[in-house]
Amino acid sequence: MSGSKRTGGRRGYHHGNLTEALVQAALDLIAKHGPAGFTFAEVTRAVGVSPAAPYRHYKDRDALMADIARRGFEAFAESLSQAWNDGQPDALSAFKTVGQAYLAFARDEPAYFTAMFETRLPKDASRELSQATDDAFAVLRQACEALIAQLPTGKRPPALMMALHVWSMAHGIAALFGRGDSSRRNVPMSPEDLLEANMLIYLDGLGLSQR
Amino acid sequence: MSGSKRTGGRRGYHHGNLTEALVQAALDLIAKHGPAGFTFAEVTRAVGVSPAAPYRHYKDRDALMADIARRGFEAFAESLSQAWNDGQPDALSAFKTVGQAYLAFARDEPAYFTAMFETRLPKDASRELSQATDDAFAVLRQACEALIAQLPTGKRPPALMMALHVWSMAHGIAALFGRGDSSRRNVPMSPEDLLEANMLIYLDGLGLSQR
DNA sequence: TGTACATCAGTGAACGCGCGTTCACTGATGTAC
DNA sequence: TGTACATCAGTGAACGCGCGTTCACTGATGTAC
Repeated sequence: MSGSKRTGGRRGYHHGNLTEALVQAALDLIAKHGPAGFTFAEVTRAVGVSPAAPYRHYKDRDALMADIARRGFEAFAESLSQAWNDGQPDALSAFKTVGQAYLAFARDEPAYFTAMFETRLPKDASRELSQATDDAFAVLRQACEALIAQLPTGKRPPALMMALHVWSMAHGIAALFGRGDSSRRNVPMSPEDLLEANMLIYLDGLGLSQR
Repeated sequence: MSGSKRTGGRRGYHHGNLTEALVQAALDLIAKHGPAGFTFAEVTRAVGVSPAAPYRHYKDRDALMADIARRGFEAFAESLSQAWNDGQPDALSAFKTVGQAYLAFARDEPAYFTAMFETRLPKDASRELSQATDDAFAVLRQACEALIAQLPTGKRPPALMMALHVWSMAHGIAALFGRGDSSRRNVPMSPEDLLEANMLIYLDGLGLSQR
């Protein structure tokens, strides 16, 4: 996963990094034609490899799809985690940065976003996929807990509920208005501004006034 | 569209209501296999008609898809509108009912929901489709305006922004936790409770305290 | 009411195509000694 | 350093299949007189 990338041009009989190449080609095709917009055969052609080659790496198309979703959630979790940055410089601004990171991911990686949220994978598709999903959610929950800690004991909402709310708000805006592809809906506000205002009103409602 | 339904069993040479039957069969298949989970040929088989038959009604698969999305948005708008019920008995409770209706639609009509929000249709797919989408959004906006009117003049948020927030919150919860199909994520709260709490906190933040 | 005719909606056979998958194979790479 | 061998990753030809689409057709329905 790290350091094994062979950035070479010419290839001989062996490709050297077929797995990565297949994933990349699939992502390109998803970005162009939507969630279901690629075939196994198309991907091999894009990579310039024989149609039988991918079977050394994936059982079938679904296995490739699940791997893509897993990679997406891992990148997503990593991205949110960096944005949170251990709550530095302070919980509230780190929290906002996490929201922006959510939107940035939807905009910059629409193919991953689609693969993660709009493909039906068997629930138990893979242990790693569930793990990666949980990791991403854990960042949101952690950020919520830090904010909750600023409230007086009697006025604290359940962290799980708040985290689900935050996830829904960010996800709703990202899904409806914040995609970096053709399925984006146009409204006269940036998704970033829309989300920031939404979060501020919500936090206000919780008593986390930032005046 | 209304009254022309021929609820008959046996059919002769002519089907009598092929358009409706094709739409229904496609919805069933979408519910089973996801957004892209049906083929034109499969639909004709489900309906029990020759593979050439649909061409009398739809140019191609995309045209059928767009028609389904249009019907979905029309049903959705209708459903939200009934829930709003002209703000009766009072704006706040009618507003909550609209939220529940949003979730109910996602749960009860996952196939429509998928067709409406997760298929890439050319932006200008059809005039009727855009119209139906706008109609659905108009209900949300109307409900927001009624609530805003209860606030003192100086503290009123822009209705458009509030409507977009409400849409996002309802949509985020519906998309992540509220689908009536296999793509639903499990959490220890009902989508309804989750949305109600979210809306209450948000309205509180706006100063619409309901104590 | 009866007949002739036009229109319409569905037929069924046919087609070319690309897909997923298999198979025995082969070139490249790594390793033991 | 050199050689023999095992393992691995990709080949390319082949297959059966279902799909989308076309076409001349035909049975049913509606209408004029």
